[in-house]
Amino acid sequence: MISRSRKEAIRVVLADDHSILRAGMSSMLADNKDFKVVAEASNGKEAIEAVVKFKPDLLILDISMPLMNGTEAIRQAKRRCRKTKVLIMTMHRGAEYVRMAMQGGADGYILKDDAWEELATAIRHVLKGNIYLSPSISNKVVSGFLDGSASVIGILGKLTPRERQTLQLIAEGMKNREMAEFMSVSVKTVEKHRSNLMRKLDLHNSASLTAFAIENGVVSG
Amino acid sequence: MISRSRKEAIRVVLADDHSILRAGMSSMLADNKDFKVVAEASNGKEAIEAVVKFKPDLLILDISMPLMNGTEAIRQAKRRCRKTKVLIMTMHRGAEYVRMAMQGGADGYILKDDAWEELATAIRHVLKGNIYLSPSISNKVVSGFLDGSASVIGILGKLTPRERQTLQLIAEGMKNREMAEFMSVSVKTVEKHRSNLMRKLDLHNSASLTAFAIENGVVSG
DNA sequence: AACTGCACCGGGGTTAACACTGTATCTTTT
DNA sequence: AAAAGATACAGTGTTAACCCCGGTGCAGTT
Repeated sequence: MISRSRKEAIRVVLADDHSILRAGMSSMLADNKDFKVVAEASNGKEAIEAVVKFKPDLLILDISMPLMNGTEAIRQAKRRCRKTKVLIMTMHRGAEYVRMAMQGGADGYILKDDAWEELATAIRHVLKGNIYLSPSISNKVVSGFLDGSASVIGILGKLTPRERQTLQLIAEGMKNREMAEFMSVSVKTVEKHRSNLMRKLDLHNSASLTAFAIENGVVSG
Repeated sequence: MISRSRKEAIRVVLADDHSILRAGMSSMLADNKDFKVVAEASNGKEAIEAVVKFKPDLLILDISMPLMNGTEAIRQAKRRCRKTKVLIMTMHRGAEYVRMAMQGGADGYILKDDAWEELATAIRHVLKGNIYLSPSISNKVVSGFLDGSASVIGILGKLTPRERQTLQLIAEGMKNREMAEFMSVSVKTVEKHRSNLMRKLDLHNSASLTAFAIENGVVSG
């Protein structure tokens, strides 16, 4: 199915919060000797840790995950290991998702309801260094990248990485102390991020922040 | 993994709009000789057609699919082939989804981020004729079915009118004092409602309450 | 080199949220 | 009539959220 010249198997990290999907994909990839799944991850944080540890050839990543959303995970992965290709595999076909992913540095973007062969095609392309977008994604979306390159990243782009992370964790129900521990900073710093978030978004309590996060796809909802 | 006494393989229809997930699950189920995937479906309509045609022992079904919603698909499947057990496998953990599925006649309900073993356990239970709900689903939700059996309005039905109102106002970003003024009661009373809400829903901050409210349609989102 | 902007971190103090206990009235259920 | 639950309110105390302030380090400007 995927013919390659090199002898070594393609080392893959598989990141998706749906455990059953990971199990299935691992099973299928294992059938093909070209691949070796070196690690699985159920959230963005685990995914980054796996990338740092294993320096894989390919990271297959969903963008809606807890603890660290995909957009941030793409950025981190690309920064920590330049050679790792990032292929987004998600249910979201919306323009916003595609744009955020590609701007984050993804090498490919396919949909979970694409056929298995589509995944194979995408993998082939991104490993060769090309950018690949699933044909299932409307042409409107694709052309949007070409000309509208300098377009607005949305209000989320106004936030710093730390602020986006804080927003996500708040929406997932974490308290400041829990976030502080998770992010390895003091509670005071978390409070600062929270405060900046509220000022930038003109929202003034965590309930509103949570609603905003869900509406804007920072958390899966 | 799944030991059975009967000789014939368990005939399965797999319905999910994510093609890649189907491919993976088929691969895994194929590794186990107890199973035979007789048909796949990418929406509710196809799923029903497959059930009618193959009369399978088991239908594994996602409830969020295009063309026909899951609730209707469950009803149809149960009506067209009584012996077919219906196992819901979905990403939605919201109480409303679980309730609709079970009221539609589903035999089991698990989450996609459950482990593969959870799927195996669920299959074993439903084939024996039992109802199975994933432990990942909050106990609050589960108990809602057991005692509220006859007129289960879902977990929201467990809340009093005042509590539902309070929940909505919280999710809309109101503070206790604002709610008190709006509802023409004291702040203390609002705090009481809030406290009762958190106890009943097993949530302990307004961010979580807001996420719950949006998930369960208390606010438009 | 000095300046500017920004992300990130943190302290002190105020306000609000949250937990627990108790009281009282009213309605519904049994 | 008794039991149970919804609603309303109060006191006390702890914890977390929120607001205003300053400091560090790093980038790009001038």
